Amino acid sequence: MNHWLMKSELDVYPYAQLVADGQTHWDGVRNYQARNMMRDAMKTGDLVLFYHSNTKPPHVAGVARVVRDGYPDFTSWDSDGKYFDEKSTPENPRWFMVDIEPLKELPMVSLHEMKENPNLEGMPLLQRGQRLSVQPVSPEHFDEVLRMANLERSDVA
DNA sequence: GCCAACGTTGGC
DNA sequence: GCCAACGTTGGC
Repeated sequence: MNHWLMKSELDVYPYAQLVADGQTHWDGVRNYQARNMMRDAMKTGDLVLFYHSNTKPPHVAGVARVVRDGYPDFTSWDSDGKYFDEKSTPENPRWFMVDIEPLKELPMVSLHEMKENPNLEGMPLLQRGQRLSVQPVSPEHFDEVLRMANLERSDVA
């Protein structure tokens, strides 16, 4: 099983909205590295740290689970939608997404706290200049973030 | 294939 | 609002 971190702007799609929706497709990602991870590496059952960006403080807000492997992001075909890409077609899709469901809301784990924690050294989120909206997380770092929320793996999955 | 211009991300 | 980082675009 792999572990991931997905960013969402708090005022665009907060964790509470995922809870309200029950599950969602992670559409609109238009970055090739993030696409490749969703298309090739993210699998049903993988665990996801759900991160709120563009808020004070930025923080991990919950744990989610992948419930559908990567498949074409159909919003890229909608010429009226904001995610339209004329170079993406059903025959030759350019963009991919996964479906996720909420598992457990966490007490806020702030970016600042994470930067202060030596056990998270090397985590991609904490690297200078990183801006990928989908990132891999090692199992050790995943567990450490849970620990910072006073939880352990058996509490979430 | 290079690289300057430009746009976006996202913390601060 | 600023700006560093970095991805994309397009002329050459």
